[in-house]
Amino acid sequence: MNAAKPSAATGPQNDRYDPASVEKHWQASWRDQGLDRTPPENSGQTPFYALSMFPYPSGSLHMGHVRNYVITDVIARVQRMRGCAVLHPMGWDAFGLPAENAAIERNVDPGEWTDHNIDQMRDQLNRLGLSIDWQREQATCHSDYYRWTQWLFLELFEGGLAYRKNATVNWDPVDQTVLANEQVDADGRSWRSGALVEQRQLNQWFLRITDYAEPLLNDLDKLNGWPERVRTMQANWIGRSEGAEITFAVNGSTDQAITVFTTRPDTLAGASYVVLAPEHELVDALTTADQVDAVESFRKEVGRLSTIERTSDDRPKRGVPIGASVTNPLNGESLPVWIADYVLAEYGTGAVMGVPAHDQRDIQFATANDLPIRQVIDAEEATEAIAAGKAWTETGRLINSGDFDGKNSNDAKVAITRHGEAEGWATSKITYRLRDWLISRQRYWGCPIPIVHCPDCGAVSVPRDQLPVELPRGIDLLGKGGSPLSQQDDWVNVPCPNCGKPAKRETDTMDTFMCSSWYFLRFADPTNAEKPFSKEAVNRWLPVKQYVGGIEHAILHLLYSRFFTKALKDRGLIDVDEPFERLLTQGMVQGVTYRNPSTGKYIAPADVSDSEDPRDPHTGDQLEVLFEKMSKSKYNGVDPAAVIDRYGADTARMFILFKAPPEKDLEWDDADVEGQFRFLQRLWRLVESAAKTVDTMEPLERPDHLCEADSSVRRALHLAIEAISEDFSDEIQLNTAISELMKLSNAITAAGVELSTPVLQEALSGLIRLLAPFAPHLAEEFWKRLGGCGSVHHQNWPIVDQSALVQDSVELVIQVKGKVRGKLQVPAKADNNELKKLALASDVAQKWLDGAEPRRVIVVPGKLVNLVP
RNA sequence: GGGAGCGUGCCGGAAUUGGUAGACGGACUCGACUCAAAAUCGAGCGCCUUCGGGCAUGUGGGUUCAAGUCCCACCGCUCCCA
Repeated sequence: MNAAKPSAATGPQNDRYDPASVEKHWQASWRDQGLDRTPPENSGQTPFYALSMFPYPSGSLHMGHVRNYVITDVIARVQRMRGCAVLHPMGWDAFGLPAENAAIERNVDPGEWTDHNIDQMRDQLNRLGLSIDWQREQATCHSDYYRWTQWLFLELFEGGLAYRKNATVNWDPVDQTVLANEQVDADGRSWRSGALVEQRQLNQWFLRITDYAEPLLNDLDKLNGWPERVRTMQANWIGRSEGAEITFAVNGSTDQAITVFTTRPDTLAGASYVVLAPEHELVDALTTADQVDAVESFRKEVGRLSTIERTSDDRPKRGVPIGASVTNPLNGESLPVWIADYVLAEYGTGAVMGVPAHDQRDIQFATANDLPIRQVIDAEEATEAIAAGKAWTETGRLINSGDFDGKNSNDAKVAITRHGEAEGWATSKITYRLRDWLISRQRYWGCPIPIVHCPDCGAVSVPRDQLPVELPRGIDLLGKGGSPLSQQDDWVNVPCPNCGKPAKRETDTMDTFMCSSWYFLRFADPTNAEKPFSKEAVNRWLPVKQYVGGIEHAILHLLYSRFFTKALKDRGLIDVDEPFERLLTQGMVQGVTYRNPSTGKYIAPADVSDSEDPRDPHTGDQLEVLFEKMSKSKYNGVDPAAVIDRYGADTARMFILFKAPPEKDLEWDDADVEGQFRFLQRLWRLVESAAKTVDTMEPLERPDHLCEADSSVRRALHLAIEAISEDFSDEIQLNTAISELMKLSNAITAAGVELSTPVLQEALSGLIRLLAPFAPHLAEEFWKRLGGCGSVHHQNWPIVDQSALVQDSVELVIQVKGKVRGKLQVPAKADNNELKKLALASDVAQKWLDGAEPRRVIVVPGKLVNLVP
């Protein structure tokens, strides 16, 4: 290794730990050495791709970011020391509304605003000592990135996976744009603005993610390195359901029919009506003259409701008959046709059969509208339940179903579907809850959709060599009245790439989740000027070995990225079919909040005079003390920069890793930060005093015979190596890894002056290398002070010496009837028989057995003996 | 309503295939050093106790020589889907 040999940050005479000077010194030195570059392809090392979910460049780093990037950084650093070629990049999810809103409110250029924020956040990130290869940095709002987002859009478009259609879509009235289904939460609110989403009919671009419903669902089984929780959430979201489509002929018509989807074809004989979504295309054709007014006014009413309101369980189900009737193909009965709010055009076929006895919504609807309820599935308690207004939705034995009576539900599902298939009125069918992904946004600060609309040729791709379609800069943004791009005449009006006639550019921009659905591929080949990435580069690095980010993307980003990966594989662009091998979803960082339970108001900690007995300074009420996600409105944010200023990045890193396991929520506590700082100071003093005798990090020859202090410290060292290595192999447990570092440091300190120099040297060399991924600056400083050559971050991860773990004697636990009654030092090599003898001869055994022979003796080798009288 | 997860000292959290419950840290108490404080160092720190021990991992059962860990029922909390 030919690295420069910088000297330690401070002289040996300086005995105070000053994180600021240590960290500044080493960050500059590492930058000069290019320490964090990704190794070249011919390095011969195993590739390891460590990735954090890239941030939106808001301009200020918060604790959640710190936690995310520190976790990934520690993993990256350990893998480097283990000899892997590590790719650890960073970028910016840089399109989005905050920039546009800043532009509207303060009349700044969104691009400049964003670039300024990126610079600011990059500086803040660098203060954390993250080993990021900045040469691969990407920002999705820069045209050398988004030209490839456009390129990939065209791939999808030309592959039939992007299309435009008129549909009922979610409209966010605050952000003035449409949203995808995934971006509306369970309460019908926008994921971003929190506004109640409205329904609008608009012509919009969609991606055919539903084509991939099956592989997206099935391949979840392959993702063993993902939390079960995330896999379940995705499976629920995809929502596969197996059933049948059943066609009901319209009475009095020879060619009209209504097709419904049902998961319960076994209940077909129990249908007492058929419901269409109010928006269903057959409604106009089938409504009889006397019902037209009622149908129209009902439709208007429903139009004002959100999907959530329409389908919510605790609302009365409403509807009107449209006058038509259909025939139940199973038993020939005539059934009325209704429209109802609880049936949605977008789901299934937009029509359902109403089987009140066996569907909870149907029974509510039937009761409200006086429709017949007929039980066709029998089971114990079914009849009573139905009589009480509760549908029987479990399986059972069929009744009132003609030839199918007596069959159980599962057999009847198959039998009735087969029968219907033979007669031409049923098809077995699988449907999904997943909808196509709506990617149009009526906003300016996003990636332009590279399409030109020509009156003759329709939607035409912008030719690849004309990419990027650049966002026009320096335009006036008003934030109201449609897409800003549509008002830029000189930008909008272009000749058709196909026929040359006057045409217009698409003025919607893409959902920012498009930009983030492939950034992990670009990092593998960040400067490719010919295409988004080469297959070879992607094959080398992907899938991402360890992905780290927040649980809030369990569906959104993680599902979209999986879809992109699969679609690009099918287009022959890459060979991987899953982007992220292992996923760690880190918990929130919470701060302490003081809330007045009677007013519900939050009180700033600065206004609470006594934290032991917190009181509202205005009312004197006793305050609730809670830990909640850090936010301005709750006055509980902690600024990472302030923590680094005061304690240094190493303390911040160690604290955040030690305080809670990575996937759990973390309660920020200043006293604990202080405690972590004290630990690093103790290490400083330990190294300081060791530096008097240790002047090299090259191994020294150990004496043949080690004193007791020596062997106990060697044992502590190798136990720590074993435990910390273990913490990185299966489940990642960084909090316990740090507690092992503390134990090791305690053991070395306790042994003190009795330690021989070779063992002290070995222990410190090991300790510093184990510390390096967690507190990289301090470890480097220690390494240098104790005479280490090169960077500690280029050293090998320590290896366990099994012989150091061997002990002459071990403590044997003696149990009587499963209860611990005493302990005994025994030779480590004693076999089971000897252990039994030693235990029986012990004072403890004498006392508790009272001289009697135990009925049974259980020996756990090297651990315990249980005597059962 | 369905599914997933969780429940351990004052607090954050540890505990291999079932094998010493409470590692490590914080808070707290006492002591040393100091005129004093901070820092540092040392000791203590689940509950009860007649000092033998007894009871303790949400509650109640069960399996086992042995249960925080496995099984059953229940209670509470969190998340996702309806």
